[in-house]
Amino acid sequence: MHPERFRLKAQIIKAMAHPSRLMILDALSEQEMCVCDLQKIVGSDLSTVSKHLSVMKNAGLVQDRKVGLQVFYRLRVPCIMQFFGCVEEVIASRFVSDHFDDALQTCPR
Amino acid sequence: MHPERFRLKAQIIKAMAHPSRLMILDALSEQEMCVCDLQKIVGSDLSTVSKHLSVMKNAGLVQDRKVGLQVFYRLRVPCIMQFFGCVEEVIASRFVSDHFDDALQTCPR
DNA sequence: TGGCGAAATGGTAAAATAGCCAATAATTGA
DNA sequence: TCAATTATTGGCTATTTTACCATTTCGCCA
Repeated sequence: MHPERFRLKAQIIKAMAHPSRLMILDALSEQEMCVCDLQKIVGSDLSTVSKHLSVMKNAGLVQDRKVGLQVFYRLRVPCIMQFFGCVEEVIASRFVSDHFDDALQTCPR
Repeated sequence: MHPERFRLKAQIIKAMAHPSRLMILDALSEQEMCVCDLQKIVGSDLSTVSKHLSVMKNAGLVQDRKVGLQVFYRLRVPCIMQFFGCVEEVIASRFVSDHFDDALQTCPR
């Protein structure tokens, strides 16, 4: 695969790799929301939330729509939510068997 | 959802959010590989590759196994590879219709 | 048309990340 | 047991990211 492709993919993944941004994506998976709604959920400064949204929009994760004074954001590609299930699987597997092989060798009860 | 949960998920996602690390995951999806193999693929210093692997191991993405002098790494949770398909979808959708609504309004040819 | 509210942008300081080199471990084999 | 090989760790610097505050922009309506 072309190196530039990896750079592109990393950019998109990086755009989700932040607790607040995951919180935002999670909220948007339920319904479209304005920046002010999202600010209440995330709890940081409005400008901070706006910048998070800008990064995600730039990456192609979300889409916006202006209505009067407000800007409403929504998810652009639904499949990213399925992915989070896989992330849960990673978390689960960490608890189940950290260093499984090692454990078998040193603790074979 | 609990804030700590978002932090955990972000840690895992962040562990993939780098071109070299994606390159590594891609290679490991084919087969188990030692650090020296991965270094040839990635092209940076061996210590750099080792640190990338350490981050991903810590996140639960990969698992290692020592054989003599070499350490072999492999994927721990296969589902992350499916996700990359979704990332491709994001990339594709960016080319198809960036700011689709705006485009309709300002450039209706 | 002046002021108000929502959002974006600029500026900046603090924190996190990345990458290289050097040094250290660990293991093999001569 | 010493030298060679593979990997990890420490130290350091440069870069990137984050978050806040202040400022600006944009649209609404009194």
